[in-house]
Amino acid sequence: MSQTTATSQVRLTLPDGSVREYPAGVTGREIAESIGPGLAKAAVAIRVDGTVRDLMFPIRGDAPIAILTERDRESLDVLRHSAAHIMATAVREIFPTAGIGFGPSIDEGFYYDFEVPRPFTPEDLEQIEARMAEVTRKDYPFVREEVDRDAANRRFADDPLKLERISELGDDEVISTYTDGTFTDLCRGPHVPSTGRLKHFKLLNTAGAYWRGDSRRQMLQRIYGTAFFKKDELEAHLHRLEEARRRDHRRLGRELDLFMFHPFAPGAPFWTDRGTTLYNLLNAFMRDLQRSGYQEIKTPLLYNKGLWEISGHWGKYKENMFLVLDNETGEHDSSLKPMNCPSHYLMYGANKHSYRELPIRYTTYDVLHRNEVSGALSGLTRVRQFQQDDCHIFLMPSQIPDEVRRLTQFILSYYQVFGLTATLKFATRPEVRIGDDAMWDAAEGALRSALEATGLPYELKPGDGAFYGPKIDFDVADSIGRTWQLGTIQLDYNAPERFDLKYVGEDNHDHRPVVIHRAVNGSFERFIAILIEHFAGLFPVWLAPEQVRVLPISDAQAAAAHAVADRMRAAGLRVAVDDSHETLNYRIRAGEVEKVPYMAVVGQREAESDSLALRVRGSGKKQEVLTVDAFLERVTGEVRTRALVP
RNA sequence: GCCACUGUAGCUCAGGGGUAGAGCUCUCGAUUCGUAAUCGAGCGGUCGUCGGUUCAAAUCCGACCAGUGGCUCCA
Repeated sequence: MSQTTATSQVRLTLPDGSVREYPAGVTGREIAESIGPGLAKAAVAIRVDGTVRDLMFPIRGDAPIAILTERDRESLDVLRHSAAHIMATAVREIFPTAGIGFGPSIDEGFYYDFEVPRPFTPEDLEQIEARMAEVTRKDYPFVREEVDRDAANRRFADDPLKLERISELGDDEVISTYTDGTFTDLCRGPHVPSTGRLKHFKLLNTAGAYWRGDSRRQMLQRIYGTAFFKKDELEAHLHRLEEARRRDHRRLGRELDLFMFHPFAPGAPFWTDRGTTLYNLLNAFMRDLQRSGYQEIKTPLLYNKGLWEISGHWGKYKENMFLVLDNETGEHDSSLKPMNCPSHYLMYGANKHSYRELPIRYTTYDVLHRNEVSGALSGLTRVRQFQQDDCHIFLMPSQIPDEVRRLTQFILSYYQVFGLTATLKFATRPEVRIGDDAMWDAAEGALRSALEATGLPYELKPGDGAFYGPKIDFDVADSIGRTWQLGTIQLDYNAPERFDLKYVGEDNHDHRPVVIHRAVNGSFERFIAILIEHFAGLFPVWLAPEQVRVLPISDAQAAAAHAVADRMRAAGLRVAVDDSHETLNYRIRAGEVEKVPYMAVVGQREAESDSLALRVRGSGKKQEVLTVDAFLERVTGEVRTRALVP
């Protein structure tokens, strides 16, 4: 901020382009009040020259400004950061010796890390939440002070975490503190004007968290919470959390009898008949899409370490590999493969290739093993054994734009089949990288032009690429708005060097191909988890392990029901007959609970007219009677087109 | 891996220093039913594993195993 005298004026440009003059040092609150009492009341913070500040911040130079109200997303971050402070205020009142770590706002709320002698209990959380409500009732102002280093050190003398943070601040950085009521924190801000602005909040859970995220440092106790300006927004958020719990694939996987886990094989799913059906359907679909232009190959699961030394895994990835003892050497000098790429390079390298053959696309569904640390395992989303829909493409640099365009369209159209929408992330050269700038210019240029050819918006992530090349990541949003990173297209200039891969060019000389790593599902395991939660277990008929359940009304129609089921099977449908000695209501309920898409009820009337009474999953009493042939035509059509029904 | 929490019948869960409970599932019997749970009976558990304390442990303590939440979105 430029040096100004108290009497000088600042020229501030409002969002509508108008310019207003104020005395230097004017605050956001004063500006809002000068514009109107309504705005003064609604104001949460102010954006000055692109930076969000609180309403007490003195403005000492000309700048574009915008008063932020509850309608601005930045305001929510400010509110949540303040909520974190209010939580710390409550914690300090209840546990006066608690050390104070970091307390930022995050995408869906906020957290604060505390150093306390014992972890927080659920009862503590209730007490803290109640105390927070008191703090908001008292409506303490958030008071900002700027202090020098010595004053800061004195002020936080009893809090080693804060002292460590102060010591890291550069000499040119302003050290500020914020006080609300009984609590003062080292903080950059900004904050809402007073604690009373926080009205709708909820503490959610506690967890251990390393100080500075470093597993060698002490474990702090983190409390997560969330906050909103409006009550209905908080309720909607809590409802979404509940909905996510309801859809949890671990729960649905058991209820729908798809897979299980056993302590003897942690992180490795057991697939039931139904789960295997689903798995195989997805695999068959992917095979179908890759029928032409791809070469499906299978490579060994177990390799001598020599391969991993060439690939670099032995140095950088050994901790994640399952090593295998060689009985002859007595050494753990081989490993189950954690990735397919090196074995694909061996296959490529085993033959001489002409430029006329390129691109060569190897695809593999082999089983991979990665020794994830025990604490990282979670249902199907983080496992130790899985299969990818892996593909490695060997091509000439000149072929990159076409190939990337093809792949991008392929991946997007694949997600569309499931009703998933993707956003693209373009990750460019990281600081630590191999290859010269010309190579990176070419690679990034090729990727970018391919991206723009799709006409889709994409997000730029500078510096987020792999060390061996830039990449496109596909973030997919499911039906309740959560995003998952699924597909990836990565250019790799390093592997061909390490494995000395070549092709013979038009000039009859050897050249280096480029490798593209491509995955669409990521892993089948994780993709199935996402599909289960996306569909809440209500799979479209083409994916449902059991597509139709035939219910005879009484024993008298059992034979007719089996005959109908046989015709359905002959038409390629997956069918079961429930002729158990239970009431029809009981069997209907069972079918609904098990989320079978179609139930075909066969009574006397239907048996005599070669028809069935169709009950569509989820539509209750609205049934329709149609002939068996009409049913087969309709449902086989839905399966063939992979329709998202019922 | 680290921290916290959890582990009781196939599932969901109650109980809690003195010989283990419910509902559903399952089995059997009766019922033969027109769109979300028919009635009755029965089977089913070394209370995650191992060790310790105690006259006595599912219950208290410890270790281990597994699961769950989390482990920088930087004052």
